Amino acid sequence: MENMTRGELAKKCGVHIETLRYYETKKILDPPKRSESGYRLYTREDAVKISFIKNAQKLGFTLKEISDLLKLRLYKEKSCDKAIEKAQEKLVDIEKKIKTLNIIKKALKELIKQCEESIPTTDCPILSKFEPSNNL
Amino acid sequence: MENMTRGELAKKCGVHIETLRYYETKKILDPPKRSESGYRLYTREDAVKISFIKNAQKLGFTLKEISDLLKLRLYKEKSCDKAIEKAQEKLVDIEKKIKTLNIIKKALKELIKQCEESIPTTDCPILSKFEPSNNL
DNA sequence: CTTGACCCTGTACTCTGGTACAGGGTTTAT
DNA sequence: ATAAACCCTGTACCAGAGTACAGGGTCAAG
Repeated sequence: MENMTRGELAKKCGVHIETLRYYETKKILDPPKRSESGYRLYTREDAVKISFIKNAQKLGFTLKEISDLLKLRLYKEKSCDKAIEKAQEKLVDIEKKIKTLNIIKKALKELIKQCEESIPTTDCPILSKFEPSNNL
Repeated sequence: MENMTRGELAKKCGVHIETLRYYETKKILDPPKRSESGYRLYTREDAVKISFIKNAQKLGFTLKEISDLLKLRLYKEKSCDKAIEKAQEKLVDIEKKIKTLNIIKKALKELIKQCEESIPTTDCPILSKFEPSNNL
């Protein structure tokens, strides 16, 4: 399975063909060697990288961060500390997002409850919640 | 505070000047009346709308959704049912996001833990976690 | 009356993660 | 030998939420 074409690699990894070229322009994948006619020839290592990318994306890493992680892969011996660091940063990040979303969730629930309890003639609490509280 | 210019409204509401023009093109704000020289003249009502937009954004609504909510504001009597509906949709949405993020969080924590416990000579579990499990 | 601060328009650019398409060249199967 | 199926490049486009900038017009203070 060495020397796959772009289409073959894309199919194998379940990504769009153009995504491979996109990753190349974004320096996430190294430019592969080419056939005489100029066709890209990908290796098993490229398939590994794409799998890596997809797995990391599932864990909430951006392509930029994944690009950094891929560079770490080259320095296996000393890379664990840095990888932990990145993972911890991402963890903080995700916890922050969860916290914000929980606040939003609570506010929405409260609003819906108020709205359901409101007397029909009253203004909709959801809409009035969004109105400014301070005098504009 | 009627007849504010674009800059005045932007400053008052804490948004970028160009954002006001952007909202106009996106039909989120109605085109304001103009001075003789063509300057946009905003009213207190516009300031209220922007506050509304910002509050709704904080609750996780997109501009498209906010645009719909703003239209609801015009039909105060019958709008509460629709507003509840929108809020409930958004609630489901946000709960889904929280669930996903919690899965990611758990996975990251697990990874970090494994990494800290690993023998220095072993490959970094974080990086190897991202490697494909199936044979590629 | 001139200078600086504001406003106008149109258009392009940002970021993120891709996707689509036109106009060619190549390879493969029949 | 020829058509389908693939590949190449450059470029443009998508969503979403804006931001920036050029080349003008206007307004207010000194």
